[in-house]
Amino acid sequence: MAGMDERKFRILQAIIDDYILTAMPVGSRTISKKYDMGLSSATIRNEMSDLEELGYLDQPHVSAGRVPSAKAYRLYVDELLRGGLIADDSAEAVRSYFTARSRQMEDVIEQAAQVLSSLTNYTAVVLEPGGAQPRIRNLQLVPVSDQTALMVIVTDSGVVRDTVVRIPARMDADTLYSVSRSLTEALAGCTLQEACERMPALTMGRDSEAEEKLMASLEGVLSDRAAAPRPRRMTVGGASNMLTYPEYNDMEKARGLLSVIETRDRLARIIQSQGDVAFTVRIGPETGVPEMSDCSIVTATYTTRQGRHGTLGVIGPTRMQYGRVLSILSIMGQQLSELLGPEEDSPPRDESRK
Amino acid sequence: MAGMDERKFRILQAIIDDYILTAMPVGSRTISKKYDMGLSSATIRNEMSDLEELGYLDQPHVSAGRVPSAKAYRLYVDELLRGGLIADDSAEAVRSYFTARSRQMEDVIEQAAQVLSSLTNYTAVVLEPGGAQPRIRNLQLVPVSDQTALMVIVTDSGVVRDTVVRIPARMDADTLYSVSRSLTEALAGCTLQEACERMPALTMGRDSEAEEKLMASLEGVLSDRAAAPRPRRMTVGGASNMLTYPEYNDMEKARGLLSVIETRDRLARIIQSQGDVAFTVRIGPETGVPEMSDCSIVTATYTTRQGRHGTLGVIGPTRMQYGRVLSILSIMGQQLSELLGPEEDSPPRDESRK
DNA sequence: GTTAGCACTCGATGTCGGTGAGTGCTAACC
DNA sequence: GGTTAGCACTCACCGACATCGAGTGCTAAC
Repeated sequence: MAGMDERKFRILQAIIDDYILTAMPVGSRTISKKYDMGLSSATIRNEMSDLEELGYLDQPHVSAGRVPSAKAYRLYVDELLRGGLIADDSAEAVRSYFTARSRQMEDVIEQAAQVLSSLTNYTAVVLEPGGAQPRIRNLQLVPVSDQTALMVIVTDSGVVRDTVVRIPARMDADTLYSVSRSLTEALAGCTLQEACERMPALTMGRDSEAEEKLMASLEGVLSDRAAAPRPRRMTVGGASNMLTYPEYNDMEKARGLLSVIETRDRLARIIQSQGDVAFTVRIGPETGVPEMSDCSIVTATYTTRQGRHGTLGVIGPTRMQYGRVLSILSIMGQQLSELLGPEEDSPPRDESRK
Repeated sequence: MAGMDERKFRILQAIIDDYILTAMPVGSRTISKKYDMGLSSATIRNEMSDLEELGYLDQPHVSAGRVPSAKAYRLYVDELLRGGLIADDSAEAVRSYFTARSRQMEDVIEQAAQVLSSLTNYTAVVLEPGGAQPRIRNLQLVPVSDQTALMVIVTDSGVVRDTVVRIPARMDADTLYSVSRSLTEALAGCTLQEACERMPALTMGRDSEAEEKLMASLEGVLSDRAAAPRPRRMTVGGASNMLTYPEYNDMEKARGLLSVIETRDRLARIIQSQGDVAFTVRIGPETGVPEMSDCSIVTATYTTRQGRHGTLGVIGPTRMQYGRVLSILSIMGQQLSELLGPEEDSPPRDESRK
């Protein structure tokens, strides 16, 4: 921050504010008039020249105004975060829009992305919490046909997983139930991996050949499941909002960006916040995605009852309304945590199919 | 079709073919040279003038070539459909790209949309078959905590539905199992509505108060479920492809279109093919969606083992490569039907969570 | 250190003639 | 009578050129 004094910083802030609003290069006259700093345009000019030398401003061409650089936004945002979030009138708006219709994870996520995008006018992404290794609480076999059964696994985080397994013919419901009971007893508290490891031992003790065959097929299914964890659900809202902003007037750029947003697994990896921080702000090149070199990504974390962390985020142009976005994200994060959080008297599942 | 002779039609076809390729107004000279009809440009000119009068051609301005109208595409497509689909070399391409990684409905749908969009370069939508009223085959209560249990319903189409229900305290697994068995016996073959209606009668006969309470809460859950059927899954691929086409150089138009595509329930209603026809082609205004007035929508139907109909479709500019799209859709429809069709030795579920 | 004044730069906008693709019409041709 | 060559006409597109104005950097005075 060498060479940066209080006044320069205030001028820089004014420039950024104006640019965020108008998307037009900002001139010295604009600053001295619209944001009354008690300085003439000439003085501002000198300061701007310094700021450019310091790398905070870019000049598209000599007779245009100046445009903040990524470095400038970085400074701006760091200051914003340091100073704590400004209380914003959007708190009420969020609360009134985001009324839980349902506590089903899928619905909540969907609605959150919707509200977030329409509140910010940017693109919103909401990512379901990634599970820690779930532990088995109950395992049950439900007959489906005479050749197949459904294996339902209830885990400690309330998530249910189910798979169809083949069963030896002529195995009736009661037998399936008794197998289920003994498996539940043996495997309760295990992770899927542990369960796989214990299966061989459990298989040994069976008295009928049919049961042994069943156990073998269960083991196969369990190890499949352990190897391929369910991908996290994710919803995107307001992708078309990006086309509103002049920075995406160029079709090629717009297409590139949208195509990244469309590629769900890629997007999930991008949006997933790393670490335990409350907020992440990645500006332009910091996103690490070439197609997003003039986007910023702001993410926040929410937490479910089981301590699992989900992510919600906003993708917008680098000249994003960071203040507003941060406060909306913070409020929505709270709301999500509350909704999915420790309300013991609500059903302890966070996911289901309708 | 009045005033339309064989030659006029051939010329119209040539114009449409050229316009589909180039997106540029087509002149009389182009037709007489590139598509050798053995006619001079002057003759073509006279015919084009007639075609314009008949409403098949539009002229952006006097010194530009002609552009096909929606009416022209309609004629063109009707002829295409009447003549049967031209065998296309894309059959092999489809088969090689679209290799089933999985038989899970969700995966299949996802992959189909992906392949369809990258094969056509348009936007692809694949809609899961809408269920007929599913009939209960098995109902099971799986303990989750001491206050809650999971109600798993297996239906005849193999779809599983599950919900958490509250249970009276101190009801052990065995009791839940016996309740499950008797419910399964009583309700097997019922639709959800029928099940709801029968519940009161079944509740009466219970001997303990706890069981009565349980039955009451089950009834509540069942009627919720019956009232709100699960929405059909749908996946969209290649939405950003639309930005490739010059007709969407106008940002406002592009945004409007993308925003329709983003609104999932609206899109689902649009894409859902009505009737039992194999193909639907809606051209421009025929879509009934203002934002899609210069799009065409082509859909095809596929059929699962249970005779349920799903839809797959393509959204592109009105100057779409109808021939190619129709043949790709037809092949993909077959593939989907095969994949989800009558293979009795595969697991009889068509959906699951990973 | 601040500011008024001024020359200078350069993108944006507007005007204008030239170019060429395309049309419509007429008259000649078969 | 249908087909075609020929020709005048239209009009979007393009490059050249002038103009305008927002904005800068520099200098000199306060």
